[in-house]
Amino acid sequence: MMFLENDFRKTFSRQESFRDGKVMVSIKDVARQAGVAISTVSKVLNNYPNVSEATKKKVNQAVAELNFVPNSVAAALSSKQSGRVALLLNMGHASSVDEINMQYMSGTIGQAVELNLDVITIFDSMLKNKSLDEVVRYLQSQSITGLLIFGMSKDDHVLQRLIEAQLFKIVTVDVPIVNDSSSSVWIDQASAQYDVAKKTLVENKGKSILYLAGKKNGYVTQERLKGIQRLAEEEEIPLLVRNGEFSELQARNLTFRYAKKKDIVVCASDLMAIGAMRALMEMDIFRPVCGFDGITLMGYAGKQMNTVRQDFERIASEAVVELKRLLDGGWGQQIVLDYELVRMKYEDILV
Amino acid sequence: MMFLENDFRKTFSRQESFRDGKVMVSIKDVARQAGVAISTVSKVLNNYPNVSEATKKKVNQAVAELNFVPNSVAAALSSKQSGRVALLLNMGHASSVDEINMQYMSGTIGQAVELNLDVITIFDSMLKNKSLDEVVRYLQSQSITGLLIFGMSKDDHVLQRLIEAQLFKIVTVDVPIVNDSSSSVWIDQASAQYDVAKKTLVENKGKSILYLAGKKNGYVTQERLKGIQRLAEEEEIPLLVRNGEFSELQARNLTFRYAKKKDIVVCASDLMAIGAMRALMEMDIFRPVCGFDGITLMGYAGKQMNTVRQDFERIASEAVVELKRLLDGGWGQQIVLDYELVRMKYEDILV
DNA sequence: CTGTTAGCGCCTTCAG
DNA sequence: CTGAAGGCGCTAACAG
Repeated sequence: MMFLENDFRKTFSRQESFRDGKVMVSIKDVARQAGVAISTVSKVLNNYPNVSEATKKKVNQAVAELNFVPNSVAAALSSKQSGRVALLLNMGHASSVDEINMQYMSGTIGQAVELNLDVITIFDSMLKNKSLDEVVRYLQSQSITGLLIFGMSKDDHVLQRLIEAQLFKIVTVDVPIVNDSSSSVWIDQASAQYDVAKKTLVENKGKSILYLAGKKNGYVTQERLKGIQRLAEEEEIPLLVRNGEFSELQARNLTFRYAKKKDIVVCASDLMAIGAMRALMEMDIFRPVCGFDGITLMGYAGKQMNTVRQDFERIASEAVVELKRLLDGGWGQQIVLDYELVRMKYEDILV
Repeated sequence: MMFLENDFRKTFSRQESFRDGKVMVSIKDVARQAGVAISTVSKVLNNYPNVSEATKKKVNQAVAELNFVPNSVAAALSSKQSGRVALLLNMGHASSVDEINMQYMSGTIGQAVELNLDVITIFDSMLKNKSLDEVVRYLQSQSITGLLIFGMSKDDHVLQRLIEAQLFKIVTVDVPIVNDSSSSVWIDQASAQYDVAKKTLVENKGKSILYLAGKKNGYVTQERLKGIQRLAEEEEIPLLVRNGEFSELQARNLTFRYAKKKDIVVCASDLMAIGAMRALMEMDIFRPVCGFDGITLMGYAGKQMNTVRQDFERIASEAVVELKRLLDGGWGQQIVLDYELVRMKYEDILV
């Protein structure tokens, strides 16, 4: 193998790097160039009210000429409220979770760049067996003032208390907790579950339902359950509920066990739907199955299925916008986004 | 729906938050508590040589008593070398890419926590149509001194020059560029491709190969190609190479077009292998297919396939360790990790 | 409306 | 081996 060699220092030489030769332009340079005080520059940079258009222009011009980019680390240190935000991800082992988390991340970071927020990504594993105090100190040591929490469960007592403590501005996704400094964004889980199940039921003229629910202590699990229960009541048909824990394997096993006597299988997640569908195929019986989430993997299930598509990227993006609002002094609120019923097949996911 | 209400301020009340009541303990507090100077505390914190065991003990005890956690933002600001590191991810649209990227992230962040590095995640999209200067300034504005680059392509000229400029310590993965301040980690792509293809060939007594290559300008593409070429030469069998661009759809189409006349189909990625396999199933002919990467999706392909499993998490983790070494003054080097041949089927991926 | 003056929390010479 | 002093780049009262 041949590898590139090491002598390419054309554009920047080691010598003129910012470490030794001081290439980095600071607010001070801008001030000098514009002929104003440092604080004045800071004011126009941060859109403070009392600055004349004239000096604003001077400063902006200097900024442009010097290609000045403010050092967010310094800002964070001095202001105690400069937008440093932590993105807290709930990792799982399933690759389907990766897809969702990745969309959350991408939505978050994209919007964060727009709003000039710095994002630190944190995995739930890093917080495991840490006390509330430790978590708080960790966050503080990073000068973090805002938090985005995706997919926390009811067992996360530390996070629970973190939200209640209101030490940070927090936006949760899929967790309906709201207080003065915490907002929450999610979709209407109950009616989404109702809708997709009803569609599947009607299309297939089903008369009974096997429902594979999600994690026992998930916030969404409960809501989705309400949705399916309402459907069963309204249609006056029997409903068998079993706990699938969002696991493909458990859904598979439950399907082997209970699907035969039911007309349709409604799953609280796509992954479970896939597990159920494959089990049905192995049993060589047909039952309509529907899922929840709208992940790509659905295209590989072998059969078309109805599901609820959530725009995770948009959800994340909205969450960031909301967090920014909180950081700017707004109060917590509940935000409900919409969803979409889709039917996924292999052809749809090929790019 | 019922939502939690907002009056849970037991542990921390708004009043004693670090913003108003100053809960945050600083190095100054530690110094006072230990009865030494601030600078001394700093020295023991950063493992400086000349500190007596006695004062070291005093300081560490004070740290423990006060639950002091150093503020990394302040450290970054003042030291210009405190480990703030950017993780640069190459996003794609395929969910299979998500799985890999997620593992990279998790490996990176996990190891970064161990080594006390702060990680900022950056998507390639954020750097699109930014000049080298702009990228450099952006990085500097974040006080970033080290960079982890995953899956860059030969077309990324800006990144290329960024590495050559040696302004930052950089570790690339799957990109064999090394210089004084840049290392690279990867697996031996050529022999991995050779191995998995040979295994598949031998198992099936094949006499000709259709090879679906990766992205034209990927660094790995070339290497893997070498591997398959060596195999064809050694075995003295015909080899047809086509460019699949790592795309499932293209692999599918190429398979429809060329597979019939070849004995086995070797793909430069799992995603292409899946596309090829499904195409074969639709054509209703059988050809052994092998892939590359070892992603979960392989379990959903419908048929078992050989593939090369890379431990992405470990790769990322090693990359971080190497970056830390560079940041500590080490010189760039090439690191080669091992891989594993596996055969993936649905049962394997069920958890 | 603009400039002066203190820090933010930590690191890093440089004396002692 | 330890401490004093001067920043890092920026923000935030406070005067002027």
